Amino acid sequence: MDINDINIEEEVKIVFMGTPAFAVPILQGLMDHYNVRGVVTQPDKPVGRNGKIAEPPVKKLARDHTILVLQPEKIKDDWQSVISLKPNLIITCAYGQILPRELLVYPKYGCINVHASLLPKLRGGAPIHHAIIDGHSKTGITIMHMSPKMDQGDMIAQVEIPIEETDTASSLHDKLQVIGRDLLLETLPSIINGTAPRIKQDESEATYAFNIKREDEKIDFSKTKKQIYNQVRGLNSWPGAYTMFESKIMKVWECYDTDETYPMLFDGQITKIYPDGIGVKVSNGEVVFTVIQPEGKNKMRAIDFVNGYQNKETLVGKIFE
RNA sequence: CGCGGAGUGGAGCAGCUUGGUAGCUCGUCGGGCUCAUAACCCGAAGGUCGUUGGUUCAAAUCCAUCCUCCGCAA
Repeated sequence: MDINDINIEEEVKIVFMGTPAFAVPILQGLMDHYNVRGVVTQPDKPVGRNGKIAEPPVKKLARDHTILVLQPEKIKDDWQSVISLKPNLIITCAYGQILPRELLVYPKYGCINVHASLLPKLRGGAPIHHAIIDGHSKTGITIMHMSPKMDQGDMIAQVEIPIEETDTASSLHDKLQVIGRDLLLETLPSIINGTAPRIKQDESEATYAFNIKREDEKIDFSKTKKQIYNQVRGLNSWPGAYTMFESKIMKVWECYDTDETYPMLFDGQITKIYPDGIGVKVSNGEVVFTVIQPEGKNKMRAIDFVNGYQNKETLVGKIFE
């Protein structure tokens, strides 16, 4: 037995703070190996059409394992309830609220955050979406100490992965949540025994990935075909890119770009009907929508939409806007 | 009671206002033409029109009910 195996540290008592599906495997990993004393997540919120109240994915997992769940409306005002659990380590992952200083300084082993980007790039709430939308070729996971400002704390560990040409926000999300879990579990021992590094972020390199706004979802056909392709896959499978067709919302779930050019057409104008989709003129060429979703309808292949369209021969020349 | 759209053969839709033997564009299967094809021609299979009631001589169509799906808003 190695001397390092002798546990001279006090028992690690973790409070986990996280909310969406991304945080679920990370909480699961922690529960598998550590004593998680409590989980803090966002309050249940009305979701869906009938104002149904939905609980965050993290809450469901915690409940299934009968772990105490706290859902303060504002952690800024209600941090005492977290302190009362006497955590000596707080782990956050996509919690959704900024932690007050009182919490940051409380745990003996610190407040550690799992962030889905290569900090200092893409600080903020939507790093996965923006990694693709902004056309990055790589992204990753950063384990870091928390600071009072969003995603600015010292870094402890980082793992980089390439963004494939076919990756979507969804596929990247799934890859990163597993990597995030593994990297956290790998890194925790060094955090607990005090050997973890603290690497300052280079502020001059910082970029931001703010939450997706409605306007970020609308396709601007004066952009390039690559930008539009990245936007479509970067918003798939949530919340989706959209355009307007005949005064109704048309979501675009999948598309590809071609080498065709149509200098005589307007941006957003339908160029031709392909066997697998609808060609649309953009600033520097053409993209072909292959999977779309008209307002009020289910997701469908673009070609099915064409087949169901009355007077389909009139489609070419119509405009998305 | 947040606003709205929709459920019709395997897919996407029309028909419903003005009830009366179910249609379109595809797909599938068979046959033909062709060097060939995602092209073209001929033919076939496949639907108790979301549920349950009601009105009627007669309901996909009118009324009521319930279920499901989806867009917006939060």
